Amino acid sequence: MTPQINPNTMTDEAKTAEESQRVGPPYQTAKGVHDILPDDHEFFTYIKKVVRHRARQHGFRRITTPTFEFTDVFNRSIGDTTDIVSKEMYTFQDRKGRSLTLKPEGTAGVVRSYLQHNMQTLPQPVELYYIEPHFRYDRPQKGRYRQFWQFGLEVIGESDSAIDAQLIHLFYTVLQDLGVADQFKLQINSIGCSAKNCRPKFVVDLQNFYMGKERNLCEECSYRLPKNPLRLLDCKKEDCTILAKLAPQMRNYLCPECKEFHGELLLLLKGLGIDYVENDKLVRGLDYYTKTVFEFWDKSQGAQNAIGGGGRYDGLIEIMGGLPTPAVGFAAGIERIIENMKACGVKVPTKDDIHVFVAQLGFNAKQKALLLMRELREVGLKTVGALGKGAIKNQLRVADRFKVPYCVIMGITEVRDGTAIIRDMKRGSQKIVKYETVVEEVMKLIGAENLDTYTPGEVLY
RNA sequence: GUGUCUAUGGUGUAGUGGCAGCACAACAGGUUGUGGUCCUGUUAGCACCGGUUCGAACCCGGUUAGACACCCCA
Repeated sequence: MTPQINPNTMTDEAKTAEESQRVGPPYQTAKGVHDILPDDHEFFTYIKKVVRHRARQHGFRRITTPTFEFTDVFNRSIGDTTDIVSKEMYTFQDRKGRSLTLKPEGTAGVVRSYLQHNMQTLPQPVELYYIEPHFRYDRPQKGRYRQFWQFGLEVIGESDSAIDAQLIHLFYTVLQDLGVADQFKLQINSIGCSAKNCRPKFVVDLQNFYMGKERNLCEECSYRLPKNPLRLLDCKKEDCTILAKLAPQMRNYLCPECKEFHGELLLLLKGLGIDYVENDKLVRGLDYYTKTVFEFWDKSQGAQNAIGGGGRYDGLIEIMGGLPTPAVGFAAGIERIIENMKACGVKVPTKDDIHVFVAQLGFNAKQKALLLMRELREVGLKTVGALGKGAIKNQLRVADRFKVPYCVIMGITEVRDGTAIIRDMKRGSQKIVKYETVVEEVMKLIGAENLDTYTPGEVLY
């Protein structure tokens, strides 16, 4: 029992000493990060469960890459002119001066792992999923945090458009399972491939188009122009938008292969019954994408927050030092999904509810209660007792707080008689049963299907 | 990185220059071994620093923190 200081019996000296030290909460979370409290964990647990279930159905296996990697892993893959790399990474040096970075997204680490562990020797494609926290130094706002959870799926080693379609459908299915699919609309685009007459030609023409017009661009865009001209297309500044409308369109530059690929993908999506909006302006802020890019956008907020997105990255494995290997993947923001679930009033099932409370009176009863509670838990009944509380009254008050349907009460009389009281908390009725039959009786009341059991060896989520 | 707004017990709030209130929560009681409802009590607050004023939670300046939006993304 932890010693509790009763404020009423505290001396004046103690009080003032304590007060003089108390200047608000001693510590609080750093900017942009937050505790996941038990109520929110019910959402997290549920989402993870759905993701695992759907991923397994499709043959994906889980991977966890480290929380930090050598900074180059991200610089090389994401691209050093991107917003993420140029201003949003948590980069630090370790004690030997190596540059390390907290992962701002999941794909780079997975690709690094694929290469490091020679996964090209596995049957292709390799299908991996992750559920991990990520980190970006960004100004926090609604649905945007400096540490945020993403689940993501990656398919490495297959170039068929049907893979893209299946992956998008999988994402959509997860959103359906979570009851929020209707909230989102798929935005999709193709940004071409690295073939000479495809994106490279487009990029050159785009730069030529902007040549001499730099003065009309915003500061950021004129800086981006030489290295990352694609981004100019979705700049929201008024002057940039006007120019972007007149600029060459990627769709006119797609090589025959990309054009066919994208056409197939749209057809397959239609076949799967997934609504989409073709969006020329969708470029995405990571350099490694090729061909397919997509995002799921919140319908209610117009062009606001994306709940998830991804695309094909056929060039990335080579950039990271592997053989040319096609791949496609996506990631989704768990906090943002939860926000939507709450807004839609989605209730998640919880397993935290307690079945039975054991109240006791007297040392002998307490001793017996410990044994009984062990037995109750062994058969899968979620059981709590207020072992530290003295009066029966207080114990039942605690029981009420847990909203338990049944209480087992044992006092001196019951221990002497070898009995126990089972109280129905809702009806306020109770009966005396033989101690040996308590577990059986409570099980009957709760129902076998509600027991929380675990057999060693059984696969749990 | 830019902008807007906000800051009163643990939570939600009232208080427009004159004693900081209420509700919820928490804790303790309401006499024998029975919870919820009810009653009583207790704990606990003006984010910080400075200025104006006889007097500041309130007006002014700054700091810090937070929220929201832009940007970007999840």
